[in-house]
Amino acid sequence: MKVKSCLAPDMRISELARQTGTTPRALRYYEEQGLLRPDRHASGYRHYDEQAVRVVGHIQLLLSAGLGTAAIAEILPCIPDDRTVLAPTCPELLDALAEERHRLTGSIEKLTTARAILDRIIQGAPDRH
DNA sequence: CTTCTGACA
DNA sequence: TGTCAGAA
Repeated sequence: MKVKSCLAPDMRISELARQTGTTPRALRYYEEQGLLRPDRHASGYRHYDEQAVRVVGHIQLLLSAGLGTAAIAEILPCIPDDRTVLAPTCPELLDALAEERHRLTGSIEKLTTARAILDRIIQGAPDRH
């Protein structure tokens, strides 16, 4: 039995943008990247359902974690759109996250090295008495 | 009034 | 990503 019948079925792009703290521009962009597939009405307007709010939330979370739209497009289908929290539900998702984590580890190492170099230069600056 | 697409002094 | 144009 469905206990999901809420009152907020379909909304237009500006509404979804408001509810997700983004802009219509970004939502159209997500769609271009294959992250969203809203249905169209005769008017040509995009229509989103409540689930879209969570999906967009997942997209934003993944984006802020550093994943690219391409990666997100691949793993998004692994996530049941009715999930409130994002958890690894399939091997593909886990792999993508592990990969991104690995990339971050590499970036952190480079940044740490860069900072160490700057520290040495700063320390070695002239007239330091 | 709102959204759509395409484009970028 | 913002923003503007021209159309619906």
